[in-house]
Parts: sequence; C-alpha cells; structure tokens
Amino acid sequence: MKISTKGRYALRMLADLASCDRNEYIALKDIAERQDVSKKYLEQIVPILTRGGLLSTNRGYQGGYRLARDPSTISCGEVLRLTEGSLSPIVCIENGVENINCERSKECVTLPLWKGLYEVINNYLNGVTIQDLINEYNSRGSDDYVI
Amino acid sequence: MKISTKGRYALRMLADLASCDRNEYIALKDIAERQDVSKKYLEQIVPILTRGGLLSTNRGYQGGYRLARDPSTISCGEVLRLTEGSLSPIVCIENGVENINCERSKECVTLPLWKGLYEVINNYLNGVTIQDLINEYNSRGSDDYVI
DNA sequence: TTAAAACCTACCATTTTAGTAGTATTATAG
DNA sequence: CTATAATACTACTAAAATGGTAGGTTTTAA
Repeated sequence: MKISTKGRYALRMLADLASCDRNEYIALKDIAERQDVSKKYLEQIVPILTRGGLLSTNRGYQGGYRLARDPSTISCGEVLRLTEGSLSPIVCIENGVENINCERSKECVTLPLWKGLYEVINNYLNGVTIQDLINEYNSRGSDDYVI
Repeated sequence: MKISTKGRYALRMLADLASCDRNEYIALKDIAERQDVSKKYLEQIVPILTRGGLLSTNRGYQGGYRLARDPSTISCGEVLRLTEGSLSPIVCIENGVENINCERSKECVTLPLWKGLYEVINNYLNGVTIQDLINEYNSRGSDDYVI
C-alpha cells in the first residue's frame, strides 16, 4: 500500500511549477535540480501529465513546461490516478464498481470493506488541490516543526 | 497502492474462522479449500496472525486454528498492519509521525497530504471489525447485486 | 505406531520499481 | 545555416517485491 515515486515526483513537480511564474516555460533541468530527483526519470513521468492535460510543453531552445490549468483546479487525486493508475486498493474494484473479472464478487465477504476504503481514499485525494499544497506549505508556522 | 494477497487472504481467513464454531480448531486444509487459495501459501500467512495474537493454534491430530479474540474486537486495520506492514502510503511516515530518515520533511510540500491520507486510511480500517464483515455479508439483500 | 495436522526454511519465476542510456526531433539565437 | 538547448522517444537493466512451490520436521491423539 505505497504510493510510488512516479506519483510522488509528479505531485512535487506540479507544486514546483505552481510556485513558478505561470507564463514562463520552465526547463525540466531546473525542476529536477530544485526537487533533487533524476531529470531523466522525470522525463518519463512528464508525458503522462502532458497527455493528461495537466501540463503544456514547449520544445527547443528556452522550452520547458508549465501548468495547463490553474493549480486550484488540479486535484491530487487526478494526478495520482494518472501516474499510479487506479487508486483502488484491490484489482477487483475499478471506478468504484466491482470488476466483472472476479467471479467471487457476489459471495466476497471483504468486498464491501475495499469499496469503503476506495471511497475514503478517493474522496480525500480529490479534495486536495495542488494549490492547497502550496497554501499549506506557505502558511506553516516554524513552531510546527519544533522537536 | 494495492493491498497484497497476504492481507486479503488474512482477512478472508479470519472471517472464515469467525463464521465457524469458535470452540473448535479448524484445519488450514478446510479453510484453504473453502476460500479456494493455496494451503501452502496460507501456511506462511498464519504465523503472522498467531504472533499478532489473533489466532490460537493446536498442533497434531485434529489440530488447527481458531480466533484468539472475539471477532468484534479485531479490526481490519490491525490485521492489515500485521500482514502488510505499515498502512502509511509513503515510507516517510511511520505511525503517523514523519520519519527521521527523511531530511526533506521540514521543507516537503507534499508531507501534509500524505499525513492526511494516512489518517483517513487508518481511521477507516480501524473502524471496521471482522464481525462487521460477517454482519454486512449476512445482511446483504439479493437485490444488492441485480444488474 | 501411524496418520493428520501445524511448523519451518529454502527456493523460484514473474512482475514491478526506479531508474540509466542513447538517439532523434524541435526551436531559437547568432 | 549552424550550434545549442531543450523536449521526445525507445530500449535496457539492476534490485526488490510478489505470490507462490517444495520438502522436510515436529507434535498430538486415536
């Protein structure tokens, strides 16, 4: 039950871009340096977000990426569904509906549990936007982190 | 973000035992047959539950397993924490507290998101017991499943 | 003493994860 | 028109996790 680096890096990248000038295209090199992750690996994550309509890109000299939409309209759930695939905790559920592939579903004693879990995960992640991450970060008090 | 077979089989096994006579020891062979999973594989899951205080066992002839506690006192969260390890969606959080191993935590823009996610997952799974699974299963109406 | 059961440990094939590497394409500055 | 800086694409790979199988040991009671 772990979120992979793909999803984690994607969120950090989007939050990074949300903190930049939204009219500029930002080079992956800069994002990778700021976030201290492999630029080459980010290169593989980025097309997922582009195809998903979250980024617009510009190739060539002075090219790069910028957010295609306002960060307040991009939910973390949307980002993670793109990068992680479904957020369902088991394969038997897809889009909240039990999968026809599992012929046990009718007599499955645990299915309602997974449906419920899927729901709370989805609801939570859909309720937090990239802008929320920025706001929370900016408003954090220094005393939050005193040991 | 998937629950592994270990956790899923563990829950099904416990629910199976909860539906049996709680004074009898039930052979793994029978559980494996009813649940249609590998007995050999269940053998590896069972010691985790025994050590975790969920099962009491009886070796030898007519031996087997039975629940060590009332199913209404065993939460699915407890079971999954035993079999899956932590329910935290990222390694940076353990027991709800950020891990000292991650030196980015103080400036991590996504950490609050993961803490929040961890909380909703934990709260939900701690709030459902093995007995709840049985009750839900027994009370399901046939019309729940009409297409 | 035999059979049925749990217990233990090693092994293994497949898939997923988290990247690296190299090349091709695009766009602009000069 | 060419050098350079950037994305785009495709292939590869090492390590870990997943989901088991295999085989032997120990315990218990009929």
